[in-house]
Amino acid sequence: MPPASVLSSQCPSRTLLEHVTSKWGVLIIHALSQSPARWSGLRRAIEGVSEKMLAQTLKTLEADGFIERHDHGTIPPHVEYSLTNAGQDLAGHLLPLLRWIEAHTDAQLIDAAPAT
Amino acid sequence: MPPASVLSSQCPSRTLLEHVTSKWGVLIIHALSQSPARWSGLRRAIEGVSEKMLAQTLKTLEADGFIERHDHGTIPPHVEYSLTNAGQDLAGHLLPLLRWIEAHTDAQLIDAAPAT
DNA sequence: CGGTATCCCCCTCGATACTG
DNA sequence: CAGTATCGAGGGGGATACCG
Repeated sequence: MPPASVLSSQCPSRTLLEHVTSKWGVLIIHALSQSPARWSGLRRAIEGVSEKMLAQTLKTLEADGFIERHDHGTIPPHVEYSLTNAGQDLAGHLLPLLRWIEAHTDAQLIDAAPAT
Repeated sequence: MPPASVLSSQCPSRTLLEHVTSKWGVLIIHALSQSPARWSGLRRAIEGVSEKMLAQTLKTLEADGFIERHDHGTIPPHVEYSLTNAGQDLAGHLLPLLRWIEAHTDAQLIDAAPAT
């Protein structure tokens, strides 16, 4: 078996990559990297996400083994989401990228308006 | 001005993040991180990309300042794409993520079929 | 070789309404 | 609170044809 390569269209790693780098997937992992959170907390933290996409993306990432869903089974419902070990490992690589992009954005804006 | 945050829907960093983590954007940066490449080389290296999406994504990343287009102006045409300094900086954060995903994929497959 | 231009499908995604 | 169901618009993306 050849090693996984995202450049191969048939490689399973490509699918995983698309899940992880999906529009909301990145942000969910980012949000959960700080601490576990509940459904409503995630909706608030991730500005602009719809219920549909939040549910869909959470399920995908759970199936991929990056996220754990813990249902307390109480009424009213209390469900908590957290990163698995694999998810935390992943976040360790994803967060530096996010921080770089944010820092790069700030740098660009400052360059555009140098003197205040 | 507050610092950039990808969790804010209006923040410019969110747009940049979506360009960088777009389906083909990731792979283009990955391909160019090894060495500059020509159009046809990129098409071959990035399995499954259509001409339309290659052109579109290259333009977006060029506008974002991550990619440089160098046209030799000869006949037959010879156009080379390469990473800018910002692009290389970005790749420095993106590549570890890709390598981790590939390695994680391999590990999963081995777990699924332990003894050979 | 290195692209544009056009057509068109389909799938993602957001909005809304509803439920245990 | 934590979702599911449904619908409809938009654009991502493939195929094909053409150009300097």
